[in-house]
Amino acid sequence: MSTRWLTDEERVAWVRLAAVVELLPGVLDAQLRRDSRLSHFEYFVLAMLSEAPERTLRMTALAARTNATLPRLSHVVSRLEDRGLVARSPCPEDGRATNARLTAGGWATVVDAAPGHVATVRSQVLDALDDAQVRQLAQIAESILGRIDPDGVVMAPQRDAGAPTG
Amino acid sequence: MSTRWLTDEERVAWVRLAAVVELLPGVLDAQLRRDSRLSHFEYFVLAMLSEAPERTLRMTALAARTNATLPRLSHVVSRLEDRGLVARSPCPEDGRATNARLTAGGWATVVDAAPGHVATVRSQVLDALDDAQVRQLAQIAESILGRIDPDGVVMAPQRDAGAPTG
DNA sequence: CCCCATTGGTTGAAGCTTCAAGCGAACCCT
DNA sequence: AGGGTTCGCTTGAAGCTTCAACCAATGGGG
Repeated sequence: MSTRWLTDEERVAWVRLAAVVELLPGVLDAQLRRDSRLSHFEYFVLAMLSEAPERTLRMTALAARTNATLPRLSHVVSRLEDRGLVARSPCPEDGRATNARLTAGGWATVVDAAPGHVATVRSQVLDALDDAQVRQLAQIAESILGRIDPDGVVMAPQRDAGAPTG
Repeated sequence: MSTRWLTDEERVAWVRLAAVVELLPGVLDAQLRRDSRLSHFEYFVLAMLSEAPERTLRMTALAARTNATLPRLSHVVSRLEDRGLVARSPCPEDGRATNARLTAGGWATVVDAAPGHVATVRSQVLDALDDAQVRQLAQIAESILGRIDPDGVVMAPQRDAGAPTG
């Protein structure tokens, strides 16, 4: 089958999107590490817990929300546990499962980190766009997610109030 | 200073963009690993070399184009060298510098990998958008890059023909 | 019940990235 | 020349992710 190459317009759009995808994680990570001693992934884990009922989630559910493999999450939660930000306990309803719960210290850490993170998202992304572009971006990203995440695994239901996810 | 939180529209746009940024690298990586035994980063290194004059670039220039740190690039090039895809040689003009050159085998590898990669980009991203959205995306991504990459380090000049970068 | 497959999670090793040092070449100033 | 600084790159160790193996608990037939 012969390859259908990209048109000029497609190529420009793709090269730029690829650059954003390549650079943005580093920007977010750097700010959080600098200001809060947290990797972006660690922050995200804490943020997801902060939004969950009881600030508690089963490992599997937390892995789905953070798009992590179970081994990766297990290691990270172990380190967060060592730092006193998260506590593990066996799940009462299912003996196989483990619940991860945000501790008071973990909550304080997220609350402390959130404003700086949101400020970064604002200054590095949203403030670069006008209102129309923000709406366009929402549409475009939704379309792409329809392809790369058809089951909406990462866009899982977010109930309850809590610290902003960023 | 009090935090300016996100409006509903901003939050939707950001959550979706964040999801794309989180998922897209894995999608690209998985296809290349599966079909070409190459990580996305390795592919990108080979692609950048394939587009350079003489298919050769100094390590520093290659690091800039791939947004890699020098240590990271050095390790990766060592492994690509072990696989016979890239060759290192001292730079004649500057005794401190090292040139990385794509070998015949490396060229063949990129040429072989490119169609599948482009097909993935198409099916997972571009085909999800209409023409207007492609143009909007180019604009939006450019605006964001203006913040996160003001000096255009990653968008370095691309001269010469070669295998598509993806 | 008992067997067996599946689910939920942890663990340790291997691989890649990051970080801190280090080294030689080039540049600059006198 | 000659001494100090910067540049370009490599190296080895440490840290995080991935992978394969493993274990315990659950659930579904005979």
